[in-house]
Amino acid sequence: MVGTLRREDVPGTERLVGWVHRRRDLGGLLFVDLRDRSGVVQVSFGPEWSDGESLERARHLGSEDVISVEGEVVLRPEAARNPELATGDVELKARHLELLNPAVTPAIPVFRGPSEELPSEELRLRHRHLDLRRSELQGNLRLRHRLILAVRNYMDGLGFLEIETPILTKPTPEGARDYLVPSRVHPGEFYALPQSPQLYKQVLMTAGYDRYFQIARCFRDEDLRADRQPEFTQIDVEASFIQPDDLFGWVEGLMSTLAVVGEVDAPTPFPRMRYTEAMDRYGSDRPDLRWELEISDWTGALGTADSELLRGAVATGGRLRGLRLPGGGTLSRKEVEGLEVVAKAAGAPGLLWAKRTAEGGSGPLARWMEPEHWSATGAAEGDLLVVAAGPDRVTSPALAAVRAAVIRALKLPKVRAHAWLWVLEFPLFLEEGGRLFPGHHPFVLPHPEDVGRIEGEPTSVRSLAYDLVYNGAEFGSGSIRIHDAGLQRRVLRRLGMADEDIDRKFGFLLEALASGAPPHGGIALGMDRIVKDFVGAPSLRDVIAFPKTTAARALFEGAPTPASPSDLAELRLDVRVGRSE
RNA sequence: GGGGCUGUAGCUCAGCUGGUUAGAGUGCCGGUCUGUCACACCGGAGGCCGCGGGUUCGAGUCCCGUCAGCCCCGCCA
Repeated sequence: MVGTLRREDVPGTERLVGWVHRRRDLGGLLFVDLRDRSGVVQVSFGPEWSDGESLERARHLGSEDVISVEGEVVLRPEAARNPELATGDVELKARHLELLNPAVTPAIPVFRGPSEELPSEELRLRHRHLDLRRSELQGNLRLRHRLILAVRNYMDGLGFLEIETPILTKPTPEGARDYLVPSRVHPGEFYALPQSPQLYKQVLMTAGYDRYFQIARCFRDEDLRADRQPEFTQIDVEASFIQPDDLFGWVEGLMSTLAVVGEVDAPTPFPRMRYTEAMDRYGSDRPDLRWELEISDWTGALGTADSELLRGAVATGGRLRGLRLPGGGTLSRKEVEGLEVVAKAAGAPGLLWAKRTAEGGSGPLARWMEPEHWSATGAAEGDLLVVAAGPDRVTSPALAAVRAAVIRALKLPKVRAHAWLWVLEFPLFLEEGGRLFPGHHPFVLPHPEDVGRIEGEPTSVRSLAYDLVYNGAEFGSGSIRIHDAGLQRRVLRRLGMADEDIDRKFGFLLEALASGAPPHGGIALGMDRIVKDFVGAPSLRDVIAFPKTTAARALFEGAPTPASPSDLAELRLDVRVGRSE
């Protein structure tokens, strides 16, 4: 291939095919950079070694023309070598050129010079065939391929079977919105695309396939983010007769295998932290431990301050928590107020702050700060304190957002480049508006010590659910599952479902559990995010060949589109648009 | 559903407190050039200023709406 030519190939005759990357016409001499997915090599044309017709054709080559050139591989003159190019010592002296397929002038350039901006995201997606020709994206997709291959080899080595599960499946009763697919055979009835193979893999466990995995496509009809696509790929894993430690060992082994491929560090075992501790120290269930900065609890330290706001927050059951930022005094008032904006955007009513200065202190909080308050927080001269007052459910997200912002603003040094973490014991239930929701999903096994509190104190029940976190991103989420039909029913009832609903929606699962389901558990790892973070891409769109926009459109092929009247008639569907109900 | 940013030549962008003929780089077309590699140099073509409405003597610029892309909140069991 063109990118693999080296001085060892001199002398030799080659016929190379590829795309015209760039052309430099010096008059008598003419150079073409020929590109394929292996790289670029320089092809030279000149009257002494190129036939006349080929030379004339070469003069009119345009970017992205597909050509075939045949000639001698030669060492370039000493002064004309290009150390920036892997093939820079050699070139192909073209005897003959064939134009295999001329290309129209590309709508977006494939070649990009140093310091040239990428075309807009919209155009890159619209002309995806051109964008995908760039070496960055080709490199990303090549790494993705190698990671998937490594997953399959590793899981196979542990005795896991890859088993495919349906894409046309049953709507999920809770959770994300489903993509629905109408049934022609059963008018008015719909399949759903799977949000994950969750129930199928549990059924596979009951069927005795005690080690299952799948590179599984999943679909969720929810609004998108840079790290969320409506269809995405999970490494789905489930195994029987296991404890969390078994799974952690396998996943740590898998991740260090992938890390070698992706050239990142993944020293095992990964540290572990309980959910409550993560929320307490970092305000997040997926803390980014590349930085050490932690949240402090100053309820005792500042609760005595003569401030109505502070005392009020404590009196109503809240806490005073904040961050001590050594050297944060260098931030301007405007920058600190920017942190307050961040806190408000994350849902906090406000953010108090004080700088400790030689004269005492400055900032809205400073007037309440007596010497004992300063010392109780450990603030030294030049430090900045930011404090959020209120219930943890409000202050945690705010302080997590402020922590991230302040790390950026102060350019705090990383203490490690790759931070892996298991977060354990997620709550089984979350409460919102007086209603209970599953913390993870309704099939998670309650912590054995907490089962007795399911009815009485549901929000205090821990679960055997765990997340794998890398650099503050959720890489995977899993749990030990309920294998007892009675306990499963108990949990579903506690979530507010009536028995007939349970039987209708989950009857097949309960029946399977009751028919000899082994204890089992598993995890689902986000393949796209793994690739994204390993290559350092800013968006999932850079590691998916044909991604959707934030509005879930496919710009290249133009999906979705209205269905034709005949299709709708066959499906017996009526469409009403432009009417909001 | 909400908030923010962006939309000007094929592409990347500039365009001031509203002012008369909308610019640059690159790409494209033509020309010169035998060692270039973001080749260089000379010349040329290329514009629904996203779309619709409004304010104004006058709108790329201000206002309202709308569409598209991106980022965030909600949402994502």
